[in-house]
Amino acid sequence: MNASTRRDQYKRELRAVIVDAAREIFVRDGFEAFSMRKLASRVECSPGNIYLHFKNKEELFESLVEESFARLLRSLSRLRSLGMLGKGRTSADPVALLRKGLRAYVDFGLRNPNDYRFAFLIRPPIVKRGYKPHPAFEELRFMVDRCRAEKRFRAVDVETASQALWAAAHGITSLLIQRPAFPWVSKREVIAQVIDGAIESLLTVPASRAATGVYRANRKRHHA
Amino acid sequence: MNASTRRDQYKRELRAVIVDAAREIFVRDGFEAFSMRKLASRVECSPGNIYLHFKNKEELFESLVEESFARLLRSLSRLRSLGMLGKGRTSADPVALLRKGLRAYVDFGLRNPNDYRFAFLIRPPIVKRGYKPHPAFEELRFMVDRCRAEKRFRAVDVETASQALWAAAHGITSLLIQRPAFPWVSKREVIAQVIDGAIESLLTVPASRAATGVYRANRKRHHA
Amino acid sequence: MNASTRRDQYKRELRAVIVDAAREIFVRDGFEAFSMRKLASRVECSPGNIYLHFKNKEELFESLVEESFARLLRSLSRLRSLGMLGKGRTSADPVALLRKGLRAYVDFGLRNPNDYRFAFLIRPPIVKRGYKPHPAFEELRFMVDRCRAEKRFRAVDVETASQALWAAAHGITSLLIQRPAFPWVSKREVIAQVIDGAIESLLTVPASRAATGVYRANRKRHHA
Amino acid sequence: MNASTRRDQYKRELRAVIVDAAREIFVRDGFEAFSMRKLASRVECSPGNIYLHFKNKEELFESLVEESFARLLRSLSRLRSLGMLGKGRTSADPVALLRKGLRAYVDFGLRNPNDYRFAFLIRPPIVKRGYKPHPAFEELRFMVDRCRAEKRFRAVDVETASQALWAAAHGITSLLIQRPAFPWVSKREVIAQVIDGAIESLLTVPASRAATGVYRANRKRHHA
DNA sequence: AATGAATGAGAGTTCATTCAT
DNA sequence: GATGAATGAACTCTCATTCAT
Repeated sequence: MNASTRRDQYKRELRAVIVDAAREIFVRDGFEAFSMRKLASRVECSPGNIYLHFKNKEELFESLVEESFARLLRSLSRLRSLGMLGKGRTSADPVALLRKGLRAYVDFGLRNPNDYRFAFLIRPPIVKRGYKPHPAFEELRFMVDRCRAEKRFRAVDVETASQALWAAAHGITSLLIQRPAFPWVSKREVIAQVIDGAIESLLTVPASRAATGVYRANRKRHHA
Repeated sequence: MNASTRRDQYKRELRAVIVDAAREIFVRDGFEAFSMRKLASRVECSPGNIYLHFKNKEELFESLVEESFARLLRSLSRLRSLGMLGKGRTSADPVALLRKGLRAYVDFGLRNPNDYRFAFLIRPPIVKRGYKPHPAFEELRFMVDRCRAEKRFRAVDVETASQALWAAAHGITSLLIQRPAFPWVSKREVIAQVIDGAIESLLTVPASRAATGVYRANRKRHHA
Repeated sequence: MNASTRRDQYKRELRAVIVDAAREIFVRDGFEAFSMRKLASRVECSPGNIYLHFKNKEELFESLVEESFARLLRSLSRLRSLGMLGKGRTSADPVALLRKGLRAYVDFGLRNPNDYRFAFLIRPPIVKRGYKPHPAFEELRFMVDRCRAEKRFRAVDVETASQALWAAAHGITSLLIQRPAFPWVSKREVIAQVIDGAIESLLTVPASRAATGVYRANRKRHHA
Repeated sequence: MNASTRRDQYKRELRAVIVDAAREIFVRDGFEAFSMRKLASRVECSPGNIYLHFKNKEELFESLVEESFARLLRSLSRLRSLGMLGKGRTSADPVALLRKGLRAYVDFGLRNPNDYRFAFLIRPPIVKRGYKPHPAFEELRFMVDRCRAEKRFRAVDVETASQALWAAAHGITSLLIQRPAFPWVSKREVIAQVIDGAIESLLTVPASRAATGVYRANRKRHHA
């Protein structure tokens, strides 16, 4: 029993090592250069060994995608709990929280571009029946719903608003990741404009007329 | 003369066949899994034959990208000329024109998803020095600038605004293309929300308080 | 342990088979016309299998070159140790030893034409910085130096003399190997003439006037 | 008739252009990189056109070999006529003439390394029955014979001596061409040593005791 | 459980050569 | 006579995967 447990533990560890190495290879060599052989030699195990943990390359890849999604979710969940526990006034403000959430989303992408690539950019997901939004999206919808519930948002369809917000956030995130050579004015500026713009049109009282958040404040400083 | 012309004609035709097949395979399999051999056997010619038309895989791909960009540009240019000639009041309104432009952008992507894929999704562009925004982007900036010049936009940095608008439009376009299985509320609704939202925050007089354009009207009709 | 040993043994054997076949093909077809596929099909294994033993064609070739050089060196080293241990009067005579050395060089080439081809004929070596003479050449220089030290050679530059002697020996060796159809008078005669001639001009007391060594004696016997 | 002659002339010219280009490609890109296609595009004609002048690559190559041999012969023949016409005392001396001949041989190789490569190094000649020495070799034998006839050489077998002299000359020529990175003391020195050494042992009166030629004089200057 | 040899397929690319035009 | 499109075979090399050990 004990022995078997220990073995299981080892196996789990090895799996983690493999996954990490796979990710690294993707990062270093680019997705095209990834190969099971390179992976094996990086982990210093036999090619066959990989196949004891993953049925094939496909499955390994999907596992990386899932992990990346999980990390995104974890990153956003921290925000939510923050908001729910009401630590500090700002966080308690549902709009501010939403803004923070979207900002966290973009930041996650910029700080973990490879996770974001795995999750959204590398390969279109295999279309399957009964496709449900990812929990991370539900996170977002939840925030939007609170804004609406607290009358901070106009009478807007929560689902539509959530999807639009996600689209905007995804747009700037993916472009910043995939087109780093584009002459971006200022990443911060553009991100702020995208997020604030998307939120503003949903507000009962337009935020652009009042001072709202860090971003807008910054922007004012720069361009007023 | 005649013979050579016929031969040239044939060559051009073959090239077109190759290009079409290549497009399909690239979209279906992605850049890596695309192979010159697959292409050849699809076109029912020898692998070497392809190389009489394109130096190599890279060049073939880039040629497709350029072609797709050119189509996007052509599609948007039609809009611009419309606006400049001032045909009708609606088009003369720079904000309405901008809205139309962004809508045209998204529509182009949805109607020509493969072109959009080549232009933006299949492979991140090779980073090169002296990277300049594509003329299609300048089209957008031009429209934004007109809004600002005619005091329809707040004193906002034109470049920042343009980049943010592009990001929003790209976000919804790419998601709709790449995640068709996502339970979108309504493509039209979401597109409208994304575009109008992005524009609204830039306006001198917030559009959300007034009836503005076709989009919003539509939205009202659906969800009011 | 046993199993692994057996596997290793098998691998070594396969490598040897590959090496042998490669040698034959390189000699027969030349470097360019040699192909990994030909080699694989000759050895009756998959092309990929070759790559488990050698990184690529270049490395395989270089490995053969080195092996051939090593054999040449081993062959000549035997001579040297003979001379140094002073077994018998003849060997102690530095000029006789040198003659023997050059003869051994030529003989090696004629007896192992493939080795000689790999070492010198199939492909000019890749030019690299810090190129140093091969130990086999230093063997030769050492012998020449002894002749000079024991005043058997005129006050001649040892390096120049060594290089000239090598050139002469290489000349006859390579011609005999590569032009077997040439109407050679007598291989032995020509070899003797080349070597003795090259040595003689370096001697303090010209050998051609006195009876000198085995070679000349041999020659006399044949043609007097 | 006239027209046909003109056409023939043109054809001959084109052939020459092809041959020259082929040689150049070999020089520039190395033998391995030579290809009929590159040749055609260099000459700015169609691939098929080459085949109107040469049956195939093989034949083209052989033609280059022959041309190189012809050039070598022409180069040496100049020497011979010089000697026979007895222009000046030095040339009339058969030994001096032979020395000059061998030197000319080596010089030709060093000045036209590609010709020498084609003639002797690139590919061993196809062995055929009734192989006869090349006229260039007969040139050499003729010179040696004169030395013997005029009692300047000991009673030596002319054929053997000629072959040995050729071997020595070829040895230094080929090594200097193919191993340019070898730390040669001084090309001139080594060449002189090889040639003079090979000749000296054949002389009735040993040359090493007397001042003989330019080479030896040079050598003395350097190393006395 | 783990190895690593082995395979068969396939990649991109280039080639000598042919042949309808 | 000359073109250039076309082919089919060849190249080096890498891959995902399997399987006897």
